[in-house]
Amino acid sequence: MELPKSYNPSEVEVKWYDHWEKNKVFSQNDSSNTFTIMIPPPNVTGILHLGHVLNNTIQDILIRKESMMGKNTLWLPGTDHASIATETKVTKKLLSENINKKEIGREKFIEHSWDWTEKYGGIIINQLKRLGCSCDWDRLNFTMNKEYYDAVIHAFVSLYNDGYIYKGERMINWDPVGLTAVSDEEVFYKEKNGKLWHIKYPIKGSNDYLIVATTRPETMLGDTGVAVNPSDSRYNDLIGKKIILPIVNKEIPIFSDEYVDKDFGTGCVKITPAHDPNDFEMAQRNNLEIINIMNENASLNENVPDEFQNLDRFEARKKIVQRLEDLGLLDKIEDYKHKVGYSERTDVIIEPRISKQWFMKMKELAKPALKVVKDKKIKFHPSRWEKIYNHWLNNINDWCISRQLWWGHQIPVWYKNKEIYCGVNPPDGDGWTQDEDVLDTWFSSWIWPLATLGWPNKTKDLDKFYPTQDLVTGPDIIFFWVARMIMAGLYFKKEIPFSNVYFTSIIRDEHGKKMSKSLGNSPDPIELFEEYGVDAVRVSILLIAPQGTDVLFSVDRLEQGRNFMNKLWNSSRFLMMNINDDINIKTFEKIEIKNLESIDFWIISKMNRTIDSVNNQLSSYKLNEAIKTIYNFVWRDFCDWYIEFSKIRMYGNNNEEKETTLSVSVYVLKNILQLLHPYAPFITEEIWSFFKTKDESIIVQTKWPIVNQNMINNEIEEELSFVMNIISSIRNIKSELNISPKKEAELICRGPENKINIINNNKKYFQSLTKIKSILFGQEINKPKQCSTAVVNDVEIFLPLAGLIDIDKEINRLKSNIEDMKGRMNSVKKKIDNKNFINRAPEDIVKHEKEKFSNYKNDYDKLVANLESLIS
RNA sequence: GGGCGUUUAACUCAGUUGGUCAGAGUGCCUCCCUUACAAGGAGGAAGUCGGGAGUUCGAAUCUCUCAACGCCCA
Repeated sequence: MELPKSYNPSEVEVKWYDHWEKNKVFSQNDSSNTFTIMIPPPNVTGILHLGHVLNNTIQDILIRKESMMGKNTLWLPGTDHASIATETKVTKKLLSENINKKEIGREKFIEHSWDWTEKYGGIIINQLKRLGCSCDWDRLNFTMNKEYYDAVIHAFVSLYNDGYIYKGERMINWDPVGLTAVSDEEVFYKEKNGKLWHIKYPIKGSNDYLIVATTRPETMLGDTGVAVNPSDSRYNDLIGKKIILPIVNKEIPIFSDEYVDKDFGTGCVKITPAHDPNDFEMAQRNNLEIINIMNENASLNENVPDEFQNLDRFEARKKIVQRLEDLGLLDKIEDYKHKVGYSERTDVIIEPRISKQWFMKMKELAKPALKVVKDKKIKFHPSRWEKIYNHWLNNINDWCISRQLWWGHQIPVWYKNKEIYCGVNPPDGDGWTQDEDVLDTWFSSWIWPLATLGWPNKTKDLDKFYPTQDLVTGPDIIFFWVARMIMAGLYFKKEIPFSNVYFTSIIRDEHGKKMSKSLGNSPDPIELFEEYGVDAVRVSILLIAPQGTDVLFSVDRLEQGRNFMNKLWNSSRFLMMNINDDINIKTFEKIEIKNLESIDFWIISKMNRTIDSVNNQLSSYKLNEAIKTIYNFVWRDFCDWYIEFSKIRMYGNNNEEKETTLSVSVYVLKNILQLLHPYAPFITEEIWSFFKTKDESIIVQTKWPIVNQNMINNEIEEELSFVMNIISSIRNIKSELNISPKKEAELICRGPENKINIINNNKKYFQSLTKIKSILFGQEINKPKQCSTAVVNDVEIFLPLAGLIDIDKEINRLKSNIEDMKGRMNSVKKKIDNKNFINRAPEDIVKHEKEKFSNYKNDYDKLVANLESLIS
């Protein structure tokens, strides 16, 4: 059997995913010892982006690892109906067919939305499969499924009955394009270069005027007062007087309110209660009239003078400014930088608006949610997100949950004259009409861990899988989703929904900009899969995903992962090439210890150390550290050193030696494949299939490697590290003196007995890795003339290179080595010459530093002596 | 305005409870197509750890302060 010359990702990926799916290896039925993750449901009609790739790869790693560690894992997949996003798309599509949403009516529109969902709904699911996700697809859920819909309605009704939900007229964030209310969390703020208009407001019965500063002059048409701070002596005598509101020519009061900032602008503030949240509150405190001057689409309505009616808010602004200027009431215009709220969905400027909406009281729900995080029942990784979570929950406001949309869960409230009814089913009798609004999408996804398991029914699934274990999500939805799921879990089930929350990095482009379709800086993951292979993309993205900060992604950075996969493939291929019919690969238990050499013990020691580190890193959610640990072990220890060392035995004539080293190699490789499998499921499954014994299962169903502490051997690691240092020195000499690596040289080593013994034990390895034709060593051996020198851990290395070496180059080389050693020596010397250090530092540290000094000194003296003998 | 972060090599980042003249990947320089791998191998150069002060025998690491940048909230 032989591995193909190069790895063909797409073929292998399809083959194995098919195999896994057909054999239902991701399905979960066992009831005990479960480990569950609920997928953050992507938008049902969305497509995969790099954020999904990172997020879902992390979940897949956790699930595959736990599964190999013996847990009965469940990764439950699903999608989200994305109310406003889907509705916007469907409306646009209908419009392009000259169909008007309002004309066809609610029912027909929802039919169209379902068509749309069915048409595009499968795409992202297939993309997740392509990524290798080990979800239990039989449990695929959707927030608009019948059972899920009912659960959402049930949640509303019980909260309503418990008094948490109310309808109220409040200032809300209005999206004038989406024509719906949105929650505070759906507004994002952009810094804009705007203007600050200073307007003169004439005082009644006087020739004087007050100057008010505003960023939104058009709202003056809805002004119903002017406020000053009560302690502002400049305006004390004006309180209680009236302003003649320009253009509108109506009288409005001057009043005082603590809220007014004396230092902002002139210290006078115009009050537009219907179009600013702060003004609204001041109006309520001071009994001001509230005049709504805008239509739903943010054009001016019938409450303004005729000439401004039906003008868009920005058109109106221009016209107002012009009029004020004509009237001589414009004092000045300043440039002004301020933050403006935009709708997350439609990217238009949010218009604060008074509106009747449904709200949920949050303060009580927040309390237990704060407690479970404080008590570490739910842990955040990285933990600093706790602070942000606490801050938000401590200052939480009521949640506006109604949306003026059709695609979603219609509010289960019916009206008949002045009667109101809320219930899971419609009320009896005629004449009832249901509330038109639907619920915020997050009101459906906040019960995701419950409803996907059958809640509110008492199901077996709920018993088995709730609470779940881990949640993996982006920090951008910590308030939208994570905090609310915790509140929902505690409220409805009296139990936390999960124990650990892993917050992923946010993926940005190489310049640190957020990825977005409009910027065109968001590569299509599927194209990347095709070019680099899925495993390479998964591995690369985890190699570059730091803990807790953003990832700067660029396509070049996928090369590291691809090269690593290539290295893994080729080293496996190399081993397989050397396994022929005469070779009997033994399992580790059957390998005879007496046949093992130092390098075998060394690689086995390193391997166990690696497994140990990876275990620790994975259990503390340091997934990027774990992959780096594996990467270094595979490339540096296994490929660069062990395989190179093993070639002597592999190419030799002794079949038993060959068998031993190949058995060790295969043993190590198989452990590597298992450690790597959660990160790179496809290639590891493929290579495993070449190396597995008849009794072994496919890799996804194997058990995670167990650390053998007895095989971790510091002594052998130090010994081999010494051998490697000598090899590196010889290579360095040849390279720096421009001597071809192929040139065979003699090696002479002089040093203390223990070191000489190590050299003796490993002498054949020097020859193969450095092209040495002979080797001499001893404690009292003479230094030859005309040779290059190095000192490695108390041992002098001589390479007699008569006629080959350039004396000047060698002198320079030695001098730079001496300088280097001198630097080390001096830095230690400073410490041990310091009486305070000797007296106050712990004994073992002092001892250690003194030893270091004597070692450096020793090597330094030898280097100097060798330099002198070269010069003389 | 409030909160949370970040600042270490040209770039992207590690650096555990303070204790090996500071590490990795990429890039750069030199050499090598040596039969696993040029998506590779060998060697090398490169950093006043953002500035300043303090604690300590000892600070990239702890404290204070200043600065720059980023994110979140109002």
